[in-house]
Amino acid sequence: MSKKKSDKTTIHDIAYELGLNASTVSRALNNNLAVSKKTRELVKAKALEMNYQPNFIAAALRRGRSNTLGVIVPAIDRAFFGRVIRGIEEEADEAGFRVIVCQSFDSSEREREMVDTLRGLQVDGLLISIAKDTGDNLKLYEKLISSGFPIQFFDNVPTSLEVVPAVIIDDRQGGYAATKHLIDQGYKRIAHLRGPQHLHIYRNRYLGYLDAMKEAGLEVNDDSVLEIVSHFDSGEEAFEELWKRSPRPEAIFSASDFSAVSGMKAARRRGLRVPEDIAFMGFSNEPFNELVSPTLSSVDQQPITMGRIASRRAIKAITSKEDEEHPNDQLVLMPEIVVRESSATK
Amino acid sequence: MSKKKSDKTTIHDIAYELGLNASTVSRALNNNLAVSKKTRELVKAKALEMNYQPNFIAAALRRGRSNTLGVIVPAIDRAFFGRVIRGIEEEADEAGFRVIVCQSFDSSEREREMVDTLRGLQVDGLLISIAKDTGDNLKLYEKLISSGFPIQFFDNVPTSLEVVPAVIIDDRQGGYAATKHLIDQGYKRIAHLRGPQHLHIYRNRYLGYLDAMKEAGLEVNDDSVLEIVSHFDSGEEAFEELWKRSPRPEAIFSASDFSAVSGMKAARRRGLRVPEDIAFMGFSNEPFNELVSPTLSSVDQQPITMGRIASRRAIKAITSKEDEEHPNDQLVLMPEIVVRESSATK
DNA sequence: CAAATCATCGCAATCGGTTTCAGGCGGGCA
DNA sequence: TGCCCGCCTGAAACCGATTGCGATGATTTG
Repeated sequence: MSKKKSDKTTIHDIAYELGLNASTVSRALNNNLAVSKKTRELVKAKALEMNYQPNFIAAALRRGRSNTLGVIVPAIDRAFFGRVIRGIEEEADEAGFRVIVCQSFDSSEREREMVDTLRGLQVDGLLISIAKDTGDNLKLYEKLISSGFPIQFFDNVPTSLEVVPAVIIDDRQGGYAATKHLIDQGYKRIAHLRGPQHLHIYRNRYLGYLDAMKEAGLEVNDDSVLEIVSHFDSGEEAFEELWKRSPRPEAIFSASDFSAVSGMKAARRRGLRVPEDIAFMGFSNEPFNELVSPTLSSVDQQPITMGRIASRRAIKAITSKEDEEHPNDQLVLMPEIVVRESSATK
Repeated sequence: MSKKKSDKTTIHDIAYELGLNASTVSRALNNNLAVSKKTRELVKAKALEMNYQPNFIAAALRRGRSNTLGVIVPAIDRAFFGRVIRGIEEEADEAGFRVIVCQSFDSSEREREMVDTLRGLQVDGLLISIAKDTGDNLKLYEKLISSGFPIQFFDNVPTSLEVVPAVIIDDRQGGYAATKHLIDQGYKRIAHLRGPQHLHIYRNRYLGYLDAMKEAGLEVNDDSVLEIVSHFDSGEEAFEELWKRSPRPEAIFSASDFSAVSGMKAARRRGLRVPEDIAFMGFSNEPFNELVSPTLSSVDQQPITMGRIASRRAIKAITSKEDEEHPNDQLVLMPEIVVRESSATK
């Protein structure tokens, strides 16, 4: 019979069934005290019976609030972002917010499209870790920020702009702590595999390395540092290159876990023992660090905390709106080193 | 001056500026041939000038189509799902569909909430890999399917139901191929670390193992098989347990890469050489398989292909609607083994 | 007993586009 | 000249929920 347009039931349908008006139904479902308790329960029961599903986008359209957060990350299959997103969702959940996640695939072009898409979807706020090549199309973000749109950057944030609301970790401190740890373990000739220096996260890790070396009065010369480009194989090549130099390093601090692991592989292929002959320290605390052997020491970036905080700040900006300007402050998290077999001498 | 309510510009605003009607503007922006070329260009220019951003949800509300796909996975920080999602997005992009991703965290309760949320957001279709403990609340899905709502399951799909539209891989074939590979390499005493048998994916991998062993006339007894529960450490314990038995295995096929890796670790701690003394084969082809040493052979589940196909099928179901029933067919992908150091004798 | 106060609920506008229907206008053709 | 037709645009309904305002009847107050 009614197999035809079973379609969705709306508040009008249930209003009709009950001889009420849609507005009353709406109020009842929202627990509005202006409608009698009896009616409220009646409506709710009927809604359940008719398998009513509220149409969020209709409500969002009317209210101008969707209770939704948009998130843009370079790629969700990177462990770090996966965990950040988990943090974001946890916090959003508690506040009754939904989360939509998009990937920029590290393309600023696509990143812009995603911003438009999400805004078109009427998200109430945006959480973004910008693409690696996003360097110039920041006008978009300037506009958004100055228009008062709630936006929070995290991890990789625009630096060429004035201060933007963001939560980041102190990469320099991370680089410092990692190097300091190696020094404390007794290593003196410590090499650094650094990432592309136009990305401030890698630059800061490098600076932290320099800080620690200088503080300990250890020498750093051109032979101590090597720049790597891609993630995977380059660690092996980098190790071979470093090994050719003299004096040979006793420890290697890599700005990436990936190259640290492949570096270790190259070292072991040469019959070296880790950490007795050479120690390794990575950065990011990837999950696989516990799977490789020896397990790899690293610097944890507190992704879940980062997500939670960014989320909380965005939600606060949304719900408090209209107050005086929200300060474009940056929150800086402190990374924590995680010591494992690859660098533990005792 | 106008710093007050800069708010969003709507088609009404741009219609007003041009002395036109909103309906004309709408048509122009949609490239409707019914409006003259001149007007179309005029409108588009003005829209650009006024920085117009279409309100997708308003359009979706009116059309009943949001051009959006909802995806629910247990956790996006699992490499496999990350890649599936990538496939889904690629395909959706090409068809002009958006994708929003939610996580069930392997809770069927939360999974249900996500379904409601996404439907409230008016997604046009749903792609789901069900939570591990989703076993009984399938009524929801039965309803959805029979109501004609486009839905596609992938990877972990409900089995207690009749046939549901899904794209899965042939785990049994995967288990078979993996075991066959070890046999072809010359190993005879092959043990299997199997996963929880109430999950059909693990059950099928086990059956595939049996198939290959039987086909080759190799013996399988209670000592050949061990069941593991959690991912990480259990591989080491499992290996030790297997090693106590006699005869000792020459090769181990694990239903999970995680336990394979930790199993290898335990083997090497005992001074065994891999694959000379004992070979290892995992399942899922996790990215870290290339990072560990020796690199781990595994079975690739074709996540990107799976995502693309599921996406394409969902979109097809959406756009073709109204036709005769869409068959609830299952598409079965063939896994591919990836041979690496841990099992390559030659 | 009349006036005022509540408690409940309906009416209608609204959010921003989309779409149906109708109509104005100019040109072609008989 | 008259009629038909096609091109282009406007008016208005509509999608589903929210909400300000007003109406109703009941209850309380003076």
